[in-house]
Amino acid sequence: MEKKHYTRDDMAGLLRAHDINPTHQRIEIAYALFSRQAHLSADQIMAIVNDRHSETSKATVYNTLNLFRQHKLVREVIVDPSKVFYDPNTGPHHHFYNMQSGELIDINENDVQILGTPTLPDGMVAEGAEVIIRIRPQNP
Amino acid sequence: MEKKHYTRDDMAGLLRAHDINPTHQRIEIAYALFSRQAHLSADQIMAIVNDRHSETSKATVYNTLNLFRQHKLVREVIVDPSKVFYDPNTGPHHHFYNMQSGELIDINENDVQILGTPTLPDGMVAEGAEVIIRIRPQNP
DNA sequence: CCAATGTTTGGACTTTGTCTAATTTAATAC
DNA sequence: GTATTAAATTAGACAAAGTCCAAACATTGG
Repeated sequence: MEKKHYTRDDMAGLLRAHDINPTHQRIEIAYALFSRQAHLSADQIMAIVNDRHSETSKATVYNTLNLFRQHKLVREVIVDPSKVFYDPNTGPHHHFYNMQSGELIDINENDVQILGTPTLPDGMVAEGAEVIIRIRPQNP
Repeated sequence: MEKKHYTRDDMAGLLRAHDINPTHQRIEIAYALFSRQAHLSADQIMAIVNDRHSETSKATVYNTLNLFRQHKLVREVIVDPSKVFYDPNTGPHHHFYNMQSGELIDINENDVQILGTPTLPDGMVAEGAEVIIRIRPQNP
């Protein structure tokens, strides 16, 4: 995964490419996620975006992240019972979850694969398959 | 998975086997989960247990489920951002998650396997690896 | 019976996320 | 440009899941 240096203009283009009207708030939120290439919670994103001046409200952060997800610009990662993480990498890959620190770490696509395609219940389609490996420090 | 007909006495034994003092509330909560062999949320468990007479408080339900988890009597399944499911089956198996209904369905251990053992970050141990396949009705 | 330890409880509290109605901003037509 | 309409943002009230705490209750051993 090459480290691209994103600008806010890049974000505008990216949003347009996903049929999203690039408003100021949306650009800032996208920039927070993509410039870091990190797994962030809504909380963290809001803190980052409003760090210097107040740029967005809580409602907009949630609205926007849901919009991004619908347009497949980001992916939700659900590993922590108390908060959702947003992942700017929508390509196929899996995650380690550090249960102690709450940190999410990518697993390279080639390092882990799902073997076997189980028959889905009737009339159902698979929306995505993911592997989560929960890890923790050896000597607690 | 054979369908055993559990009694409350069985639960007491099961709890003792896991070094848990079998109190009335704990037996009822274990019975709710094991007699149904289902994936239930804390909410649902509380509703079941208190169906006829009030048997336990909310605090006890949460305390008890956490206790069960610590003693590896049940497993947490985290797929829904808004609630945790408790699974009485602690053996190796994976899940379908019906995004529309919120229903969890077991995938037989043999139908899906994780291929490859990625190197863990330094000083870390894997606590568990699970596959989640999100599914939804074909024609929405 | 008493003390000590373990368990349960109500209720206040926290956190994440949603909802709504009002306001602001942007876009379009004229 | 100005009016009209549509889209986006906002504050703040609200909801739901889960935690916390100090008080009450139960159980056990001596």
